[in-house]
Amino acid sequence: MVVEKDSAQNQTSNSKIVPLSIQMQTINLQEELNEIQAQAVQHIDGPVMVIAGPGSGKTRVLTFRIAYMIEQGIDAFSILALTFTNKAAAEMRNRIQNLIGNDARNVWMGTFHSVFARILRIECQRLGYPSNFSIYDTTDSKNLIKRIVKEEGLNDKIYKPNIVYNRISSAKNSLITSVDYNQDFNLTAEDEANRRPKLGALYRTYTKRLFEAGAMDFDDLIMNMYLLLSQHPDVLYKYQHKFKYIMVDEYQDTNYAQYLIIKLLCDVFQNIAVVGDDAQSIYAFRGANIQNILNFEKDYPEVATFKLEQNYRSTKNIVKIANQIITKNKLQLPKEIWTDNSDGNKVKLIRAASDNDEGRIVADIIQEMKLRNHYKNNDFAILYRTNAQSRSFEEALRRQNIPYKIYGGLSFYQRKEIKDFMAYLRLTVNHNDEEALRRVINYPRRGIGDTSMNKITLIANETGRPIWEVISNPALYKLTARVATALDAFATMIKSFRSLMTKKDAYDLAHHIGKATKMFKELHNDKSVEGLSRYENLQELLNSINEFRDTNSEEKLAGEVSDQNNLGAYLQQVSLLTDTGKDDENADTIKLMTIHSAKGLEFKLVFVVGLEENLFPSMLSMNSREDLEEERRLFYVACTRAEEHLMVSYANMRYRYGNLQYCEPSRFIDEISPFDMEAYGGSTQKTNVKTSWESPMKQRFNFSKQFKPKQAAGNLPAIDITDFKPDNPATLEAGMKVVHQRFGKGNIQHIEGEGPARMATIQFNQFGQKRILLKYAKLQIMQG
DNA sequence: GTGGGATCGGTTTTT
DNA sequence: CCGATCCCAC
Repeated sequence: MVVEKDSAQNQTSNSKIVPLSIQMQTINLQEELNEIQAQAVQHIDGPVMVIAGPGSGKTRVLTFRIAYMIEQGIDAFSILALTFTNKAAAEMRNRIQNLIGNDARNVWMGTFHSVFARILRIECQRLGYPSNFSIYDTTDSKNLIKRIVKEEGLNDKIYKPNIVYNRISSAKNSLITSVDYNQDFNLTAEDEANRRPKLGALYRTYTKRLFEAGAMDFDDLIMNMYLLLSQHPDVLYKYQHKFKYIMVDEYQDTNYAQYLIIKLLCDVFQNIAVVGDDAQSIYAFRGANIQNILNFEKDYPEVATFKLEQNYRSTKNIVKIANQIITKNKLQLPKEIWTDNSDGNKVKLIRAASDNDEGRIVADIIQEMKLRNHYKNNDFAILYRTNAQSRSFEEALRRQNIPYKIYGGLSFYQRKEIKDFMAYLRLTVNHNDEEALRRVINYPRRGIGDTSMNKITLIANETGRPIWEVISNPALYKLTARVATALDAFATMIKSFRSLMTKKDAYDLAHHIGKATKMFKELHNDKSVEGLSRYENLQELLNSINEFRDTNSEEKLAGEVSDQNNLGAYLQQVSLLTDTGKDDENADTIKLMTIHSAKGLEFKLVFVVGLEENLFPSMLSMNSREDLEEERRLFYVACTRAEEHLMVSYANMRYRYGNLQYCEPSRFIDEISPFDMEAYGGSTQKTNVKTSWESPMKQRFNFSKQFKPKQAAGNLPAIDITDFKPDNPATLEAGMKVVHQRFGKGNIQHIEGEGPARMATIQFNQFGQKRILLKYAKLQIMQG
């Protein structure tokens, strides 16, 4: 057993006598931080929890804390700082570097996934994985699931890849391995009840296939890290003693597996500092467990808790609105966010007739604000619930020649040409990477189509050999001469790339691969607009590989290949990136993004758009009170991004799959006191809404009709989902007279279904009979 | 094995 | 509306 040499070994864990680092500058904490922040920074030993409201200087505390620790002589190598996004990690590293210089480089800092991947590369042989394991992204995983479902002859309408993937993912997040899963009576019974009895078997096959391909999916990086630590005491010992100080950002977003790993790692020294805000927990859908932060004090009774409640970001009006929303939630740690900033402007409510109208109004307001307040484009952000909503804003901004940048959506690394090229790189490093292999074996065309691949898969399954084996030895199997030659050429080519790995660095090899596979040529020959942009994207990727090579090559070894700048190193770094990371900080653009990706950012003026029932809150995540509360936290996060102006908007009509649909203003609008809001922009005049109709003869008729936007902020409260618990069926019954926000007075005729799925058939005086899903309904019972 | 036309289905957030 | 998939003709 090799325990890594620990340079801080001579120190006891709380000795701060001998500073190891040269003090570049002395940090004056009193000058830089408020009292509570300074306390949190200086409390280094033992468990610490910092509850940090929005705009309260959370990142500031974290960075100063690390800088302070290093100045106190703690070895940077023994500090582990975990974040959730690459952006947060990069920003923190930057800021610490500014504070203390190059010592910052030695802190282990990164996302959970990237830090664990780095450790797994070193240790994963213990689990039987090769150290050059591939990382499957969501698309790869879903493709694999789709293929397994097909191979097993199951109905792909029942076993939809999304459902299967999510089920497996949440199992992994709860540290349930495929073996555990199949032995767990509750889970299998649940699957039986959902008419998906084969899920356990699918999970087993999926795990097996990943293992054979030498690949891990995102969740495996976490689960395998846990398995590694819990099954190998020597490895656990090594990292427990390596990471004497552990810090976790956005702790409210940790899932069960991450929680346990942290618990294991900090078990010896108990120097664990978590920073977060339960009110900003918005990742339950990927397993985040808000209880982790709510229960932190129970897990670590000696914890020192600091609450950062002063907001330095937003005006009083914005803080007030945010508080109004979040206090509707029952599940939270008690705290009160306040600010010393000025009152600022009232929150504006924008009413639009349609989504296009919404886009137009927002663009108009941006123009106006730029002129009136001398705002720059960088000061604006448009935040929405779903990526699909960006369209109308893009169109409107483009029409007005306002530069904008969209974050998220189809990320750079998701594009077909990039995925194809990356597949070649992955296949070069790991020949067993099945997803990569299937992606490129017939691209560019080399005469190995589906028929041949099906045959090869069959052979592989029958002989029990990996697909790569079959492909690289086609002569051994019954294949036509033509296919055998093509396969042989392909395998030889990939092998030649592999042998070049020690001779060429990442960029040179990638360039060689692009040429040898004829991918460059293929894309270059496509002269269409999309083809051109595909070619440019590939060039962009190569540029970034070039950049990687340059930053990771040691100067004296220029031109040499090392473990730092070869293809394997590049892939390791890049497979966990979801965006180019190359956002031009200098470019003056309006930012468009989902609320989820806006966490941690701030803008002078924020538009929170698309506030319509079933869209925000989303109808797909409204099955319990907890779900509604998470949507509410999402709205809270959105509002607290704003510094000076906050504008919320909704449209009464929205295009969905090409059809114009009616939308109700969101209940969140009703949750803001009307006195704290003022109508703004867009006016309430009639607007033309374009629509179209396709005749049975496939003729399309476009016409526009006039539409007057409906006023929001009705007085009817949305019915709380808690009322629909099966054990509390009262509240609404057939025979009752009710008032509906939109349809007016009516009689409930009958109610069907249970829980949140309850539907009421109501006869309305003006609008006739309607069926209404009660969990969304804004209804009031009429007395008498 | 390839390419074009018809048909069907899906509606969320991310490492 | 958009992408995946199926079917059919070459």
